[in-house]
Amino acid sequence: MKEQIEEIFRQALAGAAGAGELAAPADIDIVVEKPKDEKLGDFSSNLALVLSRAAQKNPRDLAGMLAEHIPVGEGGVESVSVAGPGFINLKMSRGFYRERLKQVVAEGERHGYAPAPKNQKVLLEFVSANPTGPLHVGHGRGAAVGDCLGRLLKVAGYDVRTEYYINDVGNQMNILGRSTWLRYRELLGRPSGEFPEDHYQGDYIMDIAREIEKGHGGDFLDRSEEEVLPFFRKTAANWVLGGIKKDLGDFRVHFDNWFSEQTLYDDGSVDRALNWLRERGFVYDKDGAVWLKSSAFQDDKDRVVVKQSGEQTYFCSDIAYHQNKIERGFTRLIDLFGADHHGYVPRMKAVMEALGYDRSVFHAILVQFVTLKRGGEKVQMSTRSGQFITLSEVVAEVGVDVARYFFLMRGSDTHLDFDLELAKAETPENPVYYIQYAHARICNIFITARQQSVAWPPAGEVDLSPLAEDEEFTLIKKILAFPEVVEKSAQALEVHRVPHYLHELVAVFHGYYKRYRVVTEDGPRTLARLFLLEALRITIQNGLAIMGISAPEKM
RNA sequence: GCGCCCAUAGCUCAGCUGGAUAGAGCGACGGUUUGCGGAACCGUAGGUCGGAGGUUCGAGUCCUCUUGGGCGUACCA
Repeated sequence: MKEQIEEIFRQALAGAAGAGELAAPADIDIVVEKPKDEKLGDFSSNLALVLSRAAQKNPRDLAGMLAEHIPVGEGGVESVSVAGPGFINLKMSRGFYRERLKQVVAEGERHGYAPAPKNQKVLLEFVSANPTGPLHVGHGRGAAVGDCLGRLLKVAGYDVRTEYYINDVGNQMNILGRSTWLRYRELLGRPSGEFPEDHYQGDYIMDIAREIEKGHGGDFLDRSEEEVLPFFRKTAANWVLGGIKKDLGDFRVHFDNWFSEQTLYDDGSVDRALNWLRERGFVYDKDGAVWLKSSAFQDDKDRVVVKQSGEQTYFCSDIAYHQNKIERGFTRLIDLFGADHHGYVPRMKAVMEALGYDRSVFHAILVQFVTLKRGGEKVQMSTRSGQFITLSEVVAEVGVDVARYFFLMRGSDTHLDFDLELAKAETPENPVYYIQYAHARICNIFITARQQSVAWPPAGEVDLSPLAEDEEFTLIKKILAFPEVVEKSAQALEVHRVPHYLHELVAVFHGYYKRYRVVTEDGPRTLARLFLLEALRITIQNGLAIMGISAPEKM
């Protein structure tokens, strides 16, 4: 739809230039938007304001001149006006909107999808939590935002793959293994002293130990720690990772790929990346360690990639990992980070440059913390003591739809208060139900229609001319705005725009529903209104699908 | 100290990459249904967009300074 409107303005510009009223302008981006006040028109362009300086003309005069070149009565244009400092406003005919509405229903599940695929292969990495314990609420937000962004980008025409990077290397894994080993010994009555404070305290460690005991009994008791640790590490990691996969699956988050950090060491990728950088002088030795010259690429300072101990840092394998992403053909890398990792962004951008790519290829999305509340009271959490609310607990309490909605409803770079009591409440305070209720309500109207023997869905073409109320056109316009919402939120990588849009959309509907009856004695009008509601229902369903939230027919 | 993020109605937040008179939900107050689900609808009150400059036709949005909060500033991941 937007393209059509832009074309109208482009023609006007060409017309004015052709008539010699204006120097033929250089390639210019035509910006079309909707006026704030519906009375001003349906579409508006600031074309004259933008051109006024170059044309050395007063923007209002310029606007008036351009407006002359817009053919009223053609292409759905009902009237043209100039307003304010020089906006050109278009009012479209009702026939134009009725036709557009038919298209929405014809598109069905594809309403909102980009008309053409974008030529971009995007790798979207998110969650990527260490497999050292269950996912907590903060991970849940990252999972919801990442998953939604993946769905959104696909709808917007990007070729997207989602990926979970498993940090299965490093000291944390050793501590996980050792924690399990110690619990195992406790379990069998052979504790080796106090359980260390810096080890994993959570109950799940004991569960893993119990699992091992069940399978192997006391087989490991009389063997040295060095000997058994690899087994405990691997078993614990697999157990934890299995739990993470299950929790994410239950949360409707499915990754296209699970990428193990270990494989980057196994196949020599890490060494290869390091050598490559060293040959180009971006890696050097100092103080017995190896450094990346990231300061040459706008990072605050150089970063250690190989410690004095000879051990590679996490950052080191991350270089190889991101190189690997590019080598797999991705042209755009999006990583979701917890807000506490924001300091990591400049060095990743530096890595991209050092590797010979444009720094803008890498894009980080920061996801701020979640404060869990219960009836206004903050729920205290502490990772160290193992006292934290897990994602699966939250999902079990409030349900997947609600949890996802709450995680998605705010811009990801603002702190989020997640109140469990509010989330559970089936009240107007709960926006999830507000939207889902609209969908259920529409479905119920369809049932009523069928009960009253209205042929629905209709066999042939529906005459939409009975649609005549202002509210009906407000609703149609809102429905037609959906593709643009998708496009813009994908472009801005801001998922919260989708729930906001749906809330607005559905608010228009609830008002309309209250005021007008759909199924009446007036057959043609009933059909036309049912048709309108079908377009609306499709839009709600598609919007909720982008969020991974169900569109119930009954509640 | 330096860097990043945030600051908009009593509360929680939008504000579409600089546009027209700054919006919504909740809370408060007052209303709405002999018909499709009241998990709904309508109305009222509520603002110097933290503050001060600047950029221009035009700033909540961009720049500088400043105040208050969050986070970071590892040879941890």
